[in-house]
Amino acid sequence: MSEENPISVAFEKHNHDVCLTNAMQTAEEYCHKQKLQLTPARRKVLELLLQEHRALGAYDILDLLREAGFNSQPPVAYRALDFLVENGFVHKIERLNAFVACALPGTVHSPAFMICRRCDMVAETQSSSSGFDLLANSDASGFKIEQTIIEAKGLCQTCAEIE
Amino acid sequence: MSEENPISVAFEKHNHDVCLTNAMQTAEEYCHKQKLQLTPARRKVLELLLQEHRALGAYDILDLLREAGFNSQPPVAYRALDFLVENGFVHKIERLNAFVACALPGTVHSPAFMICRRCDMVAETQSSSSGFDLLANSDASGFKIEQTIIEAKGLCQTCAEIE
DNA sequence: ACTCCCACGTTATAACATTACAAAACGACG
DNA sequence: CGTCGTTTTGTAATGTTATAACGTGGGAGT
Repeated sequence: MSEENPISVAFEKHNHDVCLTNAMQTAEEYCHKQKLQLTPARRKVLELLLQEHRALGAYDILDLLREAGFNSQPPVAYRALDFLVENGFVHKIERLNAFVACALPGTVHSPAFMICRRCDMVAETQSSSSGFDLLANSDASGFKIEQTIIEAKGLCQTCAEIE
Repeated sequence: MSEENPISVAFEKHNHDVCLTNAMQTAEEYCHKQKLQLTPARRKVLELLLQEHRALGAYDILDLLREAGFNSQPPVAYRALDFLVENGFVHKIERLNAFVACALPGTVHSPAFMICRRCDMVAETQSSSSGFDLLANSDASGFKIEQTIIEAKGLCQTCAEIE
């Protein structure tokens, strides 16, 4: 998205290496079970995203892939991202046209995101009952919901203190 | 968004002329009160969007403006859309990178959308309690929500019957 | 070995959006 | 009525995000 590196602290402190290792392992296992191929490019993209709690644009990822010696055409990044999104390892943040690693990989869930407008940090939470509200509405008009995205824009605590 | 014209029926039947006239009048009055200028281009874009219950891409709108004798550079459409979105007459559907006329202009509200993936129809509802759920979450982590978008993708009744 | 499927390589282009700067229109107020 | 500041528009150029299309190669099953 941008060249400058915004403040990159997670909303809540945690051991990032563990976080990354766990997520990668979950992905490995899931792919193995489902006979999906976690190819080098796909793996690398997931790693890159796991290293941040920020959303990265496809072209940011593409740059990072290039630095890592991968091929550099847009479809390379988009194909990997499509795979990761389809299989629930990564979510797309529509507001930002950017991508973020899933905080709860391997589980069926309906995520909601809080996006800091200042530092681009993205926190994932469960939307829980939010979905049900909409579902109720949908029944009335006969609309069949297949997927819901919920994205809240605002200021994370750190940035709120700075402003 | 596309050249071909998808099925264009609203989720619920209603008198579209009345719907359009009312909305335009509301916009007029609101702008007058707020000393905002509802200039020809802005007015035309709002009219175009009100004629559909579908989301239109900025370049679709641009084409329609051109047909109506307006100037044709992208900023013309984007400026009008920015104005209309800022003042709550139009919402942006992030999933589609497209715009739809507000169903409840002039009222402060936090909308949720149901988007038919087959015909691109967009129905606006109130998100009501959905927002509060997120708000609760947000308090815990200190995140201050400023705006929330909720977009559900699925099939409208008409399209569900066809498939 | 054949073939089918999946992933990848590569070129090109489509679709969406903004920057930048100049000119014109509008309104407030002396 | 001027003229100053603000808002809106004209216009060219460019930036950013995403996909189409078509060909190549590699592994699994028969």
